[in-house]
Amino acid sequence: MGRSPCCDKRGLKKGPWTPEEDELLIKYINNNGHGSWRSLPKQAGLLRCGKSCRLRWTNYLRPDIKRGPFSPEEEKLVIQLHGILGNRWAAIASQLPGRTDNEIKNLWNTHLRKRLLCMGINPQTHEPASITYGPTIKPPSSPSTRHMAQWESARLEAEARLSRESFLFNPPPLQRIGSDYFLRIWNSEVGESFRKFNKSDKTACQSPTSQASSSTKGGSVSGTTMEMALVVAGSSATGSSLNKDKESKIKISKPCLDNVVAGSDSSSSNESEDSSDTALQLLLDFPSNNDMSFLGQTENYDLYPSILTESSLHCSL
DNA sequence: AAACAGCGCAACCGCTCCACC
DNA sequence: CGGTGGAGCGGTTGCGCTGTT
Repeated sequence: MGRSPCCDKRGLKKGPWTPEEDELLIKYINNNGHGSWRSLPKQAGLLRCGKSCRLRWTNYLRPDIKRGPFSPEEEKLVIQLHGILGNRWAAIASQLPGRTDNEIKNLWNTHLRKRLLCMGINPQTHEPASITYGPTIKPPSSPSTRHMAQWESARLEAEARLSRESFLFNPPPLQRIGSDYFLRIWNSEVGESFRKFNKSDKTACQSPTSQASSSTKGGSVSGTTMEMALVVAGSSATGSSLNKDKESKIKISKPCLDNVVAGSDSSSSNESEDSSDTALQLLLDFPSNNDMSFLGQTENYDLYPSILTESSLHCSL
């Protein structure tokens, strides 16, 4: 657009960082903190734009970065979180202390995505690739990929939400829950009403991505848009400064949630409002960093139980 | 040994969000 | 309340390294 670049790029260096530049940046941040990224390069004596400095620091130079290969547990967690959060790399990264969004993004694009594909799982939907798409859900190769991605994102969030609500209100029996748990909910009456509502009132209930840009002012539970803040506690557990002042937010349009909670009975809107508010309050109690039990990965919910086993490794590229 | 292909990773780019005025 | 600018995020690219032919 007409927007000027983040900085005056004339005379600024691009490309790989030299050890000397790294040293300058580390020294400056250790002494002064990063403060304003925009003014940092000048003050630190670097011929870089602030954006580049921020990226270099957060992705490479930060002292709390854990380098080296991902452990199987980390990979598994990334896959599970991706199934819930989609391509929200920063949100996923916040659950893996010491890992950066860039690192996770690279891991996904170079390893995990291929592995899932190889196993016949659609990496976008986390559903079996052979699934037949209904009239409203087109295969990823559709021309309207971008739009569908938003839909998928909304659907995944709905699945996560429905799942958590279900767990909260109706704790599952101890027996193992099938890996198609979300899919079954999505195909159930509740999911159906959610889809119907989306179809009939796309302006009132857009995908979180598009909704976010138009109605973030409300913010509170009683507003038209609710923000479910996943209070990322990754830093608090480790002492990291990465997320101390940051929250990853998933924005959910209230009509959507109401509809999901109330089912297709729109006449009980008042009731649904109450119940949705209750649900929201419960949803707001998002688990802290190391408590990923909401995924049930160990007992109840193991999305890809065999994904990291020996037998599946031969599939990895 | 050279050419080529594939992979992994660091960095850039463009967009959105959000705070501030 | 709208405009502006800084920060952050996700998608994409470019390049070096490694394996294969």
